[in-house]
Amino acid sequence: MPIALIDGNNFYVSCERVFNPKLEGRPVVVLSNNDGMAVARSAEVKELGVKMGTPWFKMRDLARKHGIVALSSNYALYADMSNRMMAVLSQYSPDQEVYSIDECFLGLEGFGNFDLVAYGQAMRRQVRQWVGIPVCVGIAETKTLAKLANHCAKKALAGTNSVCDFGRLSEPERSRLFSTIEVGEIWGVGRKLSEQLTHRDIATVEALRKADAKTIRREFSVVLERTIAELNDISCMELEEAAPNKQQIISSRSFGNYVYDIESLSQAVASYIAIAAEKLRSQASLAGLVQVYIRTNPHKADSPQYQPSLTVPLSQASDDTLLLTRAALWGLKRIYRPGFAYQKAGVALLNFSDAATPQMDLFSKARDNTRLMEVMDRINGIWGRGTLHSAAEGVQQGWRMKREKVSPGYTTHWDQLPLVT
DNA sequence: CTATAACTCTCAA
DNA sequence: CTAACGTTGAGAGTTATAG
Repeated sequence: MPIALIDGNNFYVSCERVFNPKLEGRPVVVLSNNDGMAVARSAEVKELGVKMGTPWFKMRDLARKHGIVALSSNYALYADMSNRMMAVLSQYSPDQEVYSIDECFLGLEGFGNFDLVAYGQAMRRQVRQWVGIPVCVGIAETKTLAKLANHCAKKALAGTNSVCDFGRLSEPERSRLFSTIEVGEIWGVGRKLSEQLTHRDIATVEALRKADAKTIRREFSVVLERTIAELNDISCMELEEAAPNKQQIISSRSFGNYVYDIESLSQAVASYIAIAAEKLRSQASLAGLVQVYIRTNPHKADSPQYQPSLTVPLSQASDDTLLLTRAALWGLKRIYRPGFAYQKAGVALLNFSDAATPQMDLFSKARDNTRLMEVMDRINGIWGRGTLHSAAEGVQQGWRMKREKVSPGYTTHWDQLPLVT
């Protein structure tokens, strides 16, 4: 069965351009949380040689020289645009896996007699017209190959024009094309693996495709063995249409400025617990463990480093924000040491069980806050996260992250819509 | 010793 | 003027621990 992988071109930048057409044709980057580093670059910025993950302060001079526009990330906007894009694409197949904010797989079972390249072009046109986002389409027999075909479509390899169907390539054509692509481009082959494979003279997609799967399994892993199968048109990865419940929920953030006192850390930890616990309740799970960690800036090698973490077991699994907060703050108090410049804190909820069948604690004296949590979730659902929160989260919140260049909430706030005057 | 828990490493977007 | 470098999740493999 053919599989299509549709991926937005520098998605965050494209979202910003939909609402601010002046950005069209100009070099634009979108920065990570805290305005830290580049997480999306327009073609013009890539042209200037700016790599993914470049810290903003390191490209400042280049930005001034070439008039690069830098924007803080506006996830509310991107999530909204993503939903619209996915809705349009879902019309092209009954089988859709939303793989990430900017890409999805479509199962094309029974489409064998179609002109798939024309079908891909139709998707592109409609997403562009209805949502405003440019996308590329890769089509092949397996997910791994569809990802690779998408890469070829983006780079305009093998004479493709934003849509690439490997089904059209003869075996010699494939062989020739794959010989020109580095192994590192393959889905699942990251920095480490590329390096090791290249050392063993497996430097291209073609070389890995032809490598002996059993040997690779022995010397590397099952995962890479599966990748080889997928490169040879043998599908090992199902289309996962319904996202399974999470097995862990993490919430962490870097601070806008260094934090030294336990009061600020406590407020931050309480806030992160509130975010994580809300997600936990939305999937009807209970957490049995709460992990807290704090961290100094690892990039600042000359200042004292400290990155402790602690996992706190609960006597009874829970989804109660207040109870989880107490556990996390108890842990924080144990790992906190004064005199360090903390840059980041985080929490994780672990060891999940089903909220429908809780394992009760015979001696528990914890009060039941189920109704309170329901009310809190409803209020925050209507009026926005943080409308109703625990006192532990604090009020001043001087530790909050920086977002100095955010675009307006074009799709979520009436009062932020730019008016034509 | 075995089974499992806990932790570490790698990868992805 | 200086300092300024993301977040979330999964899975495999390894090590520690309990019974």
